[in-house]
Amino acid sequence: MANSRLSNIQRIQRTLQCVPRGKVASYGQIADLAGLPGRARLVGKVLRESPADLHLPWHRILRASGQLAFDAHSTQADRQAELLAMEQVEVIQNRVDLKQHAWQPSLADILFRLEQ
DNA sequence: CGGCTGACTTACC
DNA sequence: CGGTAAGCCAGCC
Repeated sequence: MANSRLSNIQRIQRTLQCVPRGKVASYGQIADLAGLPGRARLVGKVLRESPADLHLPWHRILRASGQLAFDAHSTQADRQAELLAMEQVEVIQNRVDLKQHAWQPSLADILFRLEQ
């Protein structure tokens, strides 16, 4: 495979960069797409520890239910809602409507983007 | 090597 | 829909 030598952390970072503006994905979905099924928690760790200059779209990552991963009204949740609002994604009651904004990439889309 | 921790998830009630 | 419990697995003692 073309990306076989990437570390798990790099795979996750690259997958995160594939999430387009105005769309959201869950931690588990990112893990799956990165070829690391079952490692949703690792995605959270990567988002928490990655340097800011990688410009990862952390605000587009939510729990599988559509809930933000932070407590409602926390500084982080407010910031996340603000960033999402700028992309026309509305957060209501600390949650995003997945039916409306879930990122559903085609396999071809993912393969293409990961080759970049 | 064993124990604990999480920006998680699913199943169940 | 909310609340709990158990499963999950890499990373860090």
